[in-house]
Amino acid sequence: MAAKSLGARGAAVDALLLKLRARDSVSEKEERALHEAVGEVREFGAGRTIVRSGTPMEESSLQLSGFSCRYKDLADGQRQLMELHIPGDFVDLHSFLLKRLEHGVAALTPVVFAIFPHEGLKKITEDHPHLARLLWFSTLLDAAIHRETILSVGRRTALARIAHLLCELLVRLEVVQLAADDRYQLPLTQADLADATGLTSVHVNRMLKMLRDDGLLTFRNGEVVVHDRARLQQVAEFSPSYLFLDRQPR
Amino acid sequence: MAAKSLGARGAAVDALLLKLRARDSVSEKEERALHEAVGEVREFGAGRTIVRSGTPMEESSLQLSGFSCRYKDLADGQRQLMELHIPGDFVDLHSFLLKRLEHGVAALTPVVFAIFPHEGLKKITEDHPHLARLLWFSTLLDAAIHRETILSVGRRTALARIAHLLCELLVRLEVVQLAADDRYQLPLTQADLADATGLTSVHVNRMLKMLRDDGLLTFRNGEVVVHDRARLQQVAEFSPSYLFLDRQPR
DNA sequence: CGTCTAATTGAACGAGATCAAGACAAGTGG
DNA sequence: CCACTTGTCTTGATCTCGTTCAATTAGACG
Repeated sequence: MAAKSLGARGAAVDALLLKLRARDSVSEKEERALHEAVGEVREFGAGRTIVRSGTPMEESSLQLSGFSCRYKDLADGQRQLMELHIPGDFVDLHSFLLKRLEHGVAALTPVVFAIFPHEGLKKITEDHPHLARLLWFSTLLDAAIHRETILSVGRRTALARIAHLLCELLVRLEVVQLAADDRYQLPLTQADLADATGLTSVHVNRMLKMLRDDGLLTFRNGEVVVHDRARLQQVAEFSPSYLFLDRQPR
Repeated sequence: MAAKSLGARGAAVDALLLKLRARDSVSEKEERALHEAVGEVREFGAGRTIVRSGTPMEESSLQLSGFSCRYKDLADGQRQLMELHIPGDFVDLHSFLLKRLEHGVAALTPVVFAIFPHEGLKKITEDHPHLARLLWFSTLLDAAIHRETILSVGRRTALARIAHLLCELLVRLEVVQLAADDRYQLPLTQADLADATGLTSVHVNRMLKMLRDDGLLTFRNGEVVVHDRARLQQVAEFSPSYLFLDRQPR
């Protein structure tokens, strides 16, 4: 009931291409191979589960719009988000070789995905080694983002964690042209941010107030407006180097 | 000064093969291709830096013995380990496509590595797609371990974090035959464990005492002895499913 | 208008940090 | 052989950042 077919197949890989072309060149032949690997397009409502932990998988989902997340829950109900996903992200490409995921994927807002059957991805690893390396690269980017998250939840203060997350989203959204002029739509709740940062929603609220009162950023009505990017990055100890935004042969 | 050549090239890929064959079959042809991709063998003393963050890289290191880690530091000197590495781990395979690492790699004990020039790895992606997928898989395993670490530092209590880390190491070391009978050598300091779990060494000490007093495990003189594996896993909320220990075609 | 859900703020609490001191083992140099 | 490091482990006392509990406000929506 969550799935529905759309007529969006033509533009399906656009955001992915923006993401990949920020890191390397993608030939027209490779672009065509990607297009051919797309199966159907699916929509999910906010809050829906997209992938359930442990389920055997035979396809992967490229996010076209909205916000989703990887998450794990503890027995006492506490939730931790592993990664926030934006358009252009292959939210479960890891399952191509893992064959299942050890975490859930959920829609935080309404989302649309283009589905890639693993069969077609396997063919890419055989016929298009460079494109295959780019897909591999995108999973390595996930890992690099994971590592920065480990640093955040392990050692950064609550204030720096929030600031860092919002800095990261600004940069990642700029790459796929969903952020400009130091602002972007982020239709998440403070509880979502809490789950992403390992804090409580109460404390997230206080930290957002501090950032607001200090003139660094405003987060209201699902929009983030960064008022002082330099100072925000300083508070967060944010440097975009872990996002590997340099074009070079991979 | 940290590098030295050894005569260990013959057995260089043994631990890696144990690790891979726990997840899929590896043909003799693929085994040969791996052997051929090995360059020299290098040794590092305890505490040495193996990879410095940001340095352009043209080779990757397969760990043959000892313990190393990926780490990042904050400006105030706090350190967070992203992952502990054991024999059979490709500690910086991510640099094959990232071209540099955004974190450091350091030896926690004396370590030995087999060096794989990226040129040879690239050739594997072109001539041995299945073997390439296995190498890709091993980086996805790193990502899965990262995600479990995010859950640990984000939401688990101090006691559960320590318990979980020691559970994980037990299982990973069993795979490469460096643990048996619920015990293994772990020549790290309590400060190392603190950096790995996002705690202070003082608190690690207290948690280890609790685990000891509760009869769950002993960590002394660089050896971990698990006395009650079932109960330890329960305290940690540990399940090995995120280590993907099932053999199947990848 | 009532009924949600999300945001906000205050007050008390607690897990883990910080500060400090001592114990113990392994060198190391005289 | 012994004084003297040096690093690691251990334990106690105090402090603090973030949690927990609780109450209020503000919107959105039927």
